[in-house]
Amino acid sequence: MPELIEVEQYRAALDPLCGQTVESITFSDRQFVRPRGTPVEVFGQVVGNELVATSRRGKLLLVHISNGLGDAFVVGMRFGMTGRLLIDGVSPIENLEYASARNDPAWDRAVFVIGGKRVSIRDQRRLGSVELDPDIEALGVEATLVAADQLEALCSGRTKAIKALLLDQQLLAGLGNLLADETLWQAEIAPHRSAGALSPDECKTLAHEIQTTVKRLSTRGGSHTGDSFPARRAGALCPRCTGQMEHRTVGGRSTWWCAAHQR
DNA sequence: CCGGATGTTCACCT
DNA sequence: GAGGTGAACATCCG
Repeated sequence: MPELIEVEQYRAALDPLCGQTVESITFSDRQFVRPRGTPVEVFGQVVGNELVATSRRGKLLLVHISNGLGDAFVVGMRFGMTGRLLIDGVSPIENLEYASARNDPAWDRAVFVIGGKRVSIRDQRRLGSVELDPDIEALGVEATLVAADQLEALCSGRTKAIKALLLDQQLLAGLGNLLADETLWQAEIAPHRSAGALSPDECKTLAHEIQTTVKRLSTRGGSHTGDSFPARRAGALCPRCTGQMEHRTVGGRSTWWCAAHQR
């Protein structure tokens, strides 16, 4: 499920645990610790300290931990394609889109006990990860905050497809495949257009649609609640203009758009 | 059996 | 360096 909307819900669910002590951190899957090759033992130094804050950058959930004596740690959580955050076995997100109908506790790849609560990352496909002190600066502009002139600067001089740019976390952090398609659909821009070919007006529209789309879908409950989402299937017609929906890989991801109104 | 799935990373080209 | 492609990761679903 996780694009920035879902990760923000996870963050909000975790936030009430601020002030509590991190009592243990365990992994059922060593590979869940990143970067690859990092020993699980590095998390030993974190245990016994206090969760002081939660934050988020794009799809990266950040858990700030301190012992009040100058030692500060940041634990980064990534949720991959099917990762969910559960607190005492309950997820803030119940509506699973692509995850299995099953909900197997064996998929808890990482488990944190914080203030007596069991916080786990339940991830069927194991594409999520946990990283101590992740490089936050490697991520681009937070998508929910991108201004028109910032987006214009990102697009300027780039030949890659605008959708590929929207998905490039080093440039713009937070949008995933569904949000990128929905945003372009709302902005009436074709996903395969070269980013550098967008006019200043189009950049302005797109930046605006990023903001409004994220807000609207957050209210509705997830990245899969976009107006164009039901049309992500073969033979579908555009819900806005009844044009034919097109399907192709753009930026390495499955992409759907309306051939009639997205130009 | 095969293809595809809200993600990231890496190798390998051009 | 920019950008594209494909594979890999691991698992389930249609």
